[in-house]
Amino acid sequence: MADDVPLPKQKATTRRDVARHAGVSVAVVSYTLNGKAPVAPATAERVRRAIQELGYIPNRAAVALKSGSTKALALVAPKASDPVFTNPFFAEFANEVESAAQRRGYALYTTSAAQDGADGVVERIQEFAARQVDGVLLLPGAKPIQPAVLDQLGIPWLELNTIHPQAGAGSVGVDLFSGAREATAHLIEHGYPTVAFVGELPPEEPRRLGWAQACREAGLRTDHVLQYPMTHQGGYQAGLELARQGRPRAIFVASDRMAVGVLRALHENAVKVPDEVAFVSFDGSWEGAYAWPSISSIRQPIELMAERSVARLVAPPPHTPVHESFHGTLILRDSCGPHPDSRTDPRTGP
Amino acid sequence: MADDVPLPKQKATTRRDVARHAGVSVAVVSYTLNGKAPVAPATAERVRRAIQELGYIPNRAAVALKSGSTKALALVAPKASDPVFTNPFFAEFANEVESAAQRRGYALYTTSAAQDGADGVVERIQEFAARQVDGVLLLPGAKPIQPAVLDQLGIPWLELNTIHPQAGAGSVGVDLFSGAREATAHLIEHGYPTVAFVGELPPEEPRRLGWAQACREAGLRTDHVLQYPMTHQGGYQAGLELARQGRPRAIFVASDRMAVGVLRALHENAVKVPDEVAFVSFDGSWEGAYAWPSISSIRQPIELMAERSVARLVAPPPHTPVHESFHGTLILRDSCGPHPDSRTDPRTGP
DNA sequence: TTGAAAGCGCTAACAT
DNA sequence: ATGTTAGCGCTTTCAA
Repeated sequence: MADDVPLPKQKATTRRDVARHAGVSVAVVSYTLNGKAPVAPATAERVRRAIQELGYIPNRAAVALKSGSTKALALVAPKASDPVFTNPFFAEFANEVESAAQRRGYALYTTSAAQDGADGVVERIQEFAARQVDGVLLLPGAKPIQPAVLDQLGIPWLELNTIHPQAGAGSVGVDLFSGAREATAHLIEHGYPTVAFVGELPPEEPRRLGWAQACREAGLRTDHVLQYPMTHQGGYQAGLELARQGRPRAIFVASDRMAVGVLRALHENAVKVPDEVAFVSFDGSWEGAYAWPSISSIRQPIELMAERSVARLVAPPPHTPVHESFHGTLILRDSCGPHPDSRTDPRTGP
Repeated sequence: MADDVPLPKQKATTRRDVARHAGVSVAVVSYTLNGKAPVAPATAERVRRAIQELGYIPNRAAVALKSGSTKALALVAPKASDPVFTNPFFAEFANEVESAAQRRGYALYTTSAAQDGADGVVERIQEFAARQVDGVLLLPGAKPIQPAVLDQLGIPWLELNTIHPQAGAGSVGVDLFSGAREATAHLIEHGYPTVAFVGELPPEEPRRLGWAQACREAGLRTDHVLQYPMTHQGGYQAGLELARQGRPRAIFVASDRMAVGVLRALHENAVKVPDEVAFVSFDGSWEGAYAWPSISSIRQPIELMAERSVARLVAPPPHTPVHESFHGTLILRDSCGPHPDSRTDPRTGP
């Protein structure tokens, strides 16, 4: 491995050592390091040299104890059947959150929490409260969060990628309604006479509302809903059903994850996409970019949302428990059918 | 948001408060909490009630300062062009590492580090050293790690998913040679007369060696190597080349990431898989399970490796800088061609 | 411009 | 079985 510090049992160098080495008091070392008080240039130089020579690294646990802040954030994701960080969309999110945090000098803990039972979200957050993190970011799981119980922990928190903004809960999310509506409207523009909805979402969920709205505006029926879990496997099941029966000409799929499963099932049953079934899905992760055919999707502005979440969390209190909504953009690829406009793939896509 | 602790400026309850509330000394509170000394049942009960009533959460920064250990680990990934946690294989790894850590009461920081320059690996590890983490897990980037400079930081570290075990560096990884050899041998069993290699890997890299070995054993040529970056895009380029010219009947692709890109390019050029080009790749992430056709691959025992890495890191010193190798298993799916044996997908697969 | 010292919340040796 | 207390490494007030 890689331990065996030169001398076994050797203690780490502390501020005292540096002070002694530089012939100053510990206060001066602090001053030079933090610039909270003027230090004579010559002195500062001596201190810096001492730090260099001794390989001194400040102990942030001590700073945390003194200041009450660790300059750390925690990202808590639900432990789903489909492991969440294994979902490219969430992985991207985590990635961007970490970057945003790092830019501000914050470190990021990541963890997954059971939906209920012993290792639940609250227990996990409590753990991070104990660790004196400065804020917690929550990826929503199956059951909605109780703002009151989280507030009790006395630590700022924010819900990421929220589906249902609640009173008392600060959150950041994409505008699901508009996104779904735009996706569906686009399908309708293609001239498809029916657009079904795929996803295990209740009627009042914004994506369903947006889909229904677009259908209604065009005079299409809004009763064709395929309810399956929001996973690869769920999408696969939906695709199987689609392959069997009087199928809609087009579908709006509530997530890229599902869409990939749908595609798979359709392929297995030799149903042509987009020739027999066309679709647009939601999220715009790279998962859809390399699928065959590539999947048109509403791209969530992940970087923006991550940036904003972190900014809110590290801002000085008071924080206001508002919901911030971001606009998703339609990325045209192949699954929705041939389109006169040019196709775009923002990242690297073929 | 979710701050506004009841009274503004209200300080968190400390061990003193609990002690006062329960009518005991702070030591007794510690004893009840940590069980390092006997406590009368009745007293313990009073203390526990006080903790309950006050909603007391121990301050781990203080514990860390006192004990020198934060019970935290850090996972450092290279900041690649292809964002690393966006790679399902690494995402799964991170996920399992976090689980293993959590099981032991350790928290996990995750971060990405630039390959060089200001925000490099060493700087990042230094940051975590300052944070008093108990160990660091490194996902290898382009440039090999210098064990000496990491050791200087005085913090245990381990390289995950290593390609080149080095002297002085503790590491954990899959047996790339055997895996590649098995994959290639399987292709050869299918009767394919040529098996090319796809991946930007030098001749002495174990996967290339394994592939070459299998070819040699069967009397096949070993000079057909397509060197492209180990990304989706790289795979796509390789696939384009494959589609153009005198193509091999089969290929071994060095990672699932690339394989997905290869598949895409082949589709675009109407090259049939596995009928015209068959392949097996490496990693066995879910990425290949829902591809069309699904991708046969050498599955890395991610959970096992994660578990082992964490176990090593949290074990009491001295640590030995050895390399531990784990065996990958061939997952038969569709990309290698019709096979008499049953096909398996360990997770959920269609 | 610099130094002395209190104290952040906790653990553990020592005393009772 | 319980209490007292020193001290972990740092910041910061106050005094020099």
